[in-house]
Amino acid sequence: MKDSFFEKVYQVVAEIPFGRITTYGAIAEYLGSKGASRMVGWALNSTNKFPGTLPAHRVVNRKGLLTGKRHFGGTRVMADLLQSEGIEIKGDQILNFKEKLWLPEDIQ
DNA sequence: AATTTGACGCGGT
DNA sequence: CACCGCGCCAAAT
Repeated sequence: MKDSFFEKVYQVVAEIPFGRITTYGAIAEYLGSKGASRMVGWALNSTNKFPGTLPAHRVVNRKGLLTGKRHFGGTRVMADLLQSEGIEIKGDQILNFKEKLWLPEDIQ
């Protein structure tokens, strides 16, 4: 374990329950660096190098918008995955976002 | 060692 | 609705 920011992000993302989602900001805050949500997104960028390792599609921005879908090789992949998990999506917006939201502090 | 970058957040114009 | 600037901070170059 490197305990690096990335590692922590990986851990948190890996704990996101099926059918739930969380936000960059929530993760950043949980990691003790509130406001450093950019780091989270960046960390997830590295995540792309480990396909299938993390459910990065369950991480969206604070509005529930799939802002990172473009990093999934296609613009519909992310939404598709989420919908497969029972999450309704309209455009880039997750419906019932608030209800599906999961926070690191609620970790299993 | 310094600068750039980034899948964000938020208020302002 | 579009665009802008600021804050935030670690990793990559």
